Amino acid sequence: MTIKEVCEKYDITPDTLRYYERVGVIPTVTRTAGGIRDYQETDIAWVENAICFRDAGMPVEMLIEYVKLFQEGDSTIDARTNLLKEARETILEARKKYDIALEKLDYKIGRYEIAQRTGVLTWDD
Amino acid sequence: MTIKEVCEKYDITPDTLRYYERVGVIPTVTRTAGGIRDYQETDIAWVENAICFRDAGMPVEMLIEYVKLFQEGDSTIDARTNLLKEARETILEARKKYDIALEKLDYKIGRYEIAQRTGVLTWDD
DNA sequence: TATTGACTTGGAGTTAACTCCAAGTTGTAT
DNA sequence: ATACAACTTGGAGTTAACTCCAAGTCAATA
Repeated sequence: MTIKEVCEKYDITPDTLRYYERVGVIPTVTRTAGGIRDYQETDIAWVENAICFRDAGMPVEMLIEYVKLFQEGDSTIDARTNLLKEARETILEARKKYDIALEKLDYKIGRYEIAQRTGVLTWDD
Repeated sequence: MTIKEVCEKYDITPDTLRYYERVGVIPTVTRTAGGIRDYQETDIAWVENAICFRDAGMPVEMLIEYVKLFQEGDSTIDARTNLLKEARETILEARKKYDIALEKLDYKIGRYEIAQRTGVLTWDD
């Protein structure tokens, strides 16, 4: 799969994909004889994971660390598990904040809808 | 309430609070005769909202827009309601991504825990 | 009332995560 | 075989959201 195809599949730019590879968010991608990126199943799985975790606000630094540990082999399984568990906690906490914001938004939207019907506003934020 | 007290209450720096005020994420804060910030109930409500929505990934630009509309008065109620509804959709979508990442993480953590017990790894990402 | 620490402003600097660019290479369609 | 679009790399530039700084002001205390 060419870089363009992967970009279309995941709605991402080639620059971002190359950047991810350059800094180590994903391991080095398979190349053709001429040196052009030719994404294999495994490469694509790494891309998909990277995008998924970035979308959940996981910092690039953390993804780089995971790839680094992965490449060091089986001796880093504990470290990798810990890293994933830490990421899990961080994402859970962030999601809690999203829930709180949603509650606040729903409350405000509700107030505005009452104001629109009655023509009376009764608050100051 | 002094800037320091507000900072402690919300675990945020004075620089961030002053920045929010400067760019319009919150309206101008009440001052003492000497020009020092003295946060009132309303000021604090704005701060709390700003932090809450920023924590949910809402861009500063959007908060500025809301404050601007608010200050323009009752004629912007529709616009404000629309802005809040748009924010709601954005946050809902972002939260969906967090859920997907959590699923992926749980799956990976589960695999690692099996590997730790059996000593066998059977995948490549 | 003098010192000391916290506050003020406007503006410059930093950080994370891209995003763009120039100069050169590859590969496909005439 | 030649054009020409798409690819390559290393490095520079951009953007959002802070974060820091300098020079000056305010206020509580000895």
